[in-house]
Amino acid sequence: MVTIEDVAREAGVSISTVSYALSGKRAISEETRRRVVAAAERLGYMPKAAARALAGKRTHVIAVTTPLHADTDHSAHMAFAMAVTTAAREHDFDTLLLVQDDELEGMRRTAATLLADGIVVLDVAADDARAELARQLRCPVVFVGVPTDNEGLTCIDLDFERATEEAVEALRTAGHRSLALVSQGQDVIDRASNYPLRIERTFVAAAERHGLEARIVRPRPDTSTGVVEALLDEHPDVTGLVLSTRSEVADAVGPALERRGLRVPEDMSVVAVGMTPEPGRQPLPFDSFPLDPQLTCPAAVDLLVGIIEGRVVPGGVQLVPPVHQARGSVAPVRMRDVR
Amino acid sequence: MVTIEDVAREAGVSISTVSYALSGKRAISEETRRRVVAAAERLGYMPKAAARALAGKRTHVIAVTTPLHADTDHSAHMAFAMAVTTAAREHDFDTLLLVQDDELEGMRRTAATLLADGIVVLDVAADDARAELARQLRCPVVFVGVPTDNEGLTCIDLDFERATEEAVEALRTAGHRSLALVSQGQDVIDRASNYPLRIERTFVAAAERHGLEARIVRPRPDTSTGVVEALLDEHPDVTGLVLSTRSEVADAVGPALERRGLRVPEDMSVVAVGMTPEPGRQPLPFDSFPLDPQLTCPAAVDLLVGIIEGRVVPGGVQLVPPVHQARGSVAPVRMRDVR
DNA sequence: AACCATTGTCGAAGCGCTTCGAAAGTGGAC
DNA sequence: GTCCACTTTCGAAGCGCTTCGACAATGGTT
Repeated sequence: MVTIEDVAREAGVSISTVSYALSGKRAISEETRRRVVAAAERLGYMPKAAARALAGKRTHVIAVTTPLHADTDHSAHMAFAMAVTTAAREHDFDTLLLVQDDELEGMRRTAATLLADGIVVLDVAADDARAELARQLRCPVVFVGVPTDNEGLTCIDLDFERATEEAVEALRTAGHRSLALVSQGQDVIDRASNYPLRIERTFVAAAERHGLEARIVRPRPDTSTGVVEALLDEHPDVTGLVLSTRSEVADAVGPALERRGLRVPEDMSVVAVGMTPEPGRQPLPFDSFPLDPQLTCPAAVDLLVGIIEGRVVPGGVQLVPPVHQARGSVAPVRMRDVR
Repeated sequence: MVTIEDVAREAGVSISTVSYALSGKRAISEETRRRVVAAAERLGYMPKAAARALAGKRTHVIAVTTPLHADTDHSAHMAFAMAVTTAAREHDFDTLLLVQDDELEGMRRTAATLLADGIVVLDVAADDARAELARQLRCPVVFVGVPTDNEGLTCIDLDFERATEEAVEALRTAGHRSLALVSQGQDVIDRASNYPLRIERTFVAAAERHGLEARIVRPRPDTSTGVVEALLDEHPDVTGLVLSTRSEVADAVGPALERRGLRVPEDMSVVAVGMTPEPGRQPLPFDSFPLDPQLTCPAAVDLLVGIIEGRVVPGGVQLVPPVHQARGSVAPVRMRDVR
């Protein structure tokens, strides 16, 4: 195991010179620096994480907590965790994974043992217990998502309100007057991330503001296709669909429409809002304002690292503007046979 | 920040006594131990990870590497990573997440900087570059999956051969004579985990051994339902289906059968092999020999921790016997109208 | 009474690195 | 030649913990 001392000897300089040459924290003559770097490479030197952390008071590790409910989709979780991990590497940080019942205790342990320099909180619920904990911990924490009580927290999230408004606006502009939002199941609304509720509220408000008809349906946890069928049965006049739901339900929309001879976009315009694309699956064939991990996670990590390094003042909610992905699923409304 | 020294002072003993009392590595009188524990609790003491690692030469962290191909299902990855993380916690280890292009460099870095005490390798490909790397690293590594060249490696995996044989046997016993395996797409076969190929080979061999007719279909990457339709068109005599495929394709099997009036299990018996259940989604309504992370990951972590602690000798491939989950999708063959 | 083994505790030496203060060297201004 | 400011390098003090060897106290043997 090659240590800094070996490098110092090899380069014919002192230990501290090696440290400064490699970290660049003090001026070292160009020639010496080169000798040190060469020696380090020759020996394959890499500073031991533990020693570096102990002396430097920085572990270069961030923790990620993501509670994995039985009824949430792991695919999205992984996409977020991955995005954070990848972003962290850009800053030369590694990522510790905190999951399940370990969320709270894990955060506490991580902070107390100085295992990590900071924590990224994923899959934030409206009344997330981690919010209160984060306030107590003397450890930088960034939330990807916005808990209801976010006083004193640092949060970053997609601007769901704006995404929803733009979705409604797109449909309205195309002449649609009767819209429906396919939302999440009651269980998710109750417990999980609070954005589905934010979307619902914004949807209703935006529709009302423009004098549009708007209804909301929530699929039951166990059914997927049923909800769309039921909606179309009950309200055959709907010509614009906003989707903010589980991917299974979204997947079922196309077939359900097809089954009753409705084409997209000729007979039905569809826009998805806040849905996370799933790598490895077909992307939804609909216009979308996706909740892409790439939108929030790298920014969250930047923030966290900034706080860790003292460059950034913690606190505040930051909303990322939505990105519109056109897929040709919105078209001007036109008459159609209602059956 | 409370240190061991604070605890020592509070308990009125020396630093080393605190260390021994808390670790139990040397005999400490019951009374002293109690005093130390009380003091530690009173102060909320937790040993700093870095100091512990530096002095103790053990970080209590394991790394998990899982390459995330664009075309693989993240859900399964997350399930495995989670299973490892949870199992690691049982041993008082935390988990570092290594992903993407960082797989190899990450492993190297982790080993060289002693960031982690060991590494769990997930989603193992047949010719996995991490195999060679693992042999070079002076760091305990356990593979969940079996690379073709596994010389000198420690591997653990589901016994796919046996699972496949049992699946075929179940169908054969029920009188089925014409079977089909719905396998993975060519791309997955080529590149990803090698088990789909192992399943295909075993399927053919087992069928041959019993004089059964056997065919294999591989869905194209972009189509899901098509493959089953095509199969049934071409071979209407098939009465037993073995599924070892993407979940989308598996999901499409039921509807496809339904569409041609075939009921499970009356008209078609179905068994899934090596498919990972996805939390949050409906489980497949078929008899199954699942590739459950719970089958392999906890065992892999046990192994790894054993190696780290010197209790276990590394090396060898360990196959976990499959577990049969009955869901009533296998029934005796019977005549049916072929259309 | 002298001896030994056992038990419980302590002191101190590191683990490998960062960082502070100081020393040594250099060159220009006076 | 002296002084100062600057650059470059070094030595040493920790960071908070584990662990080894030593020491003191105890009690049983001879």
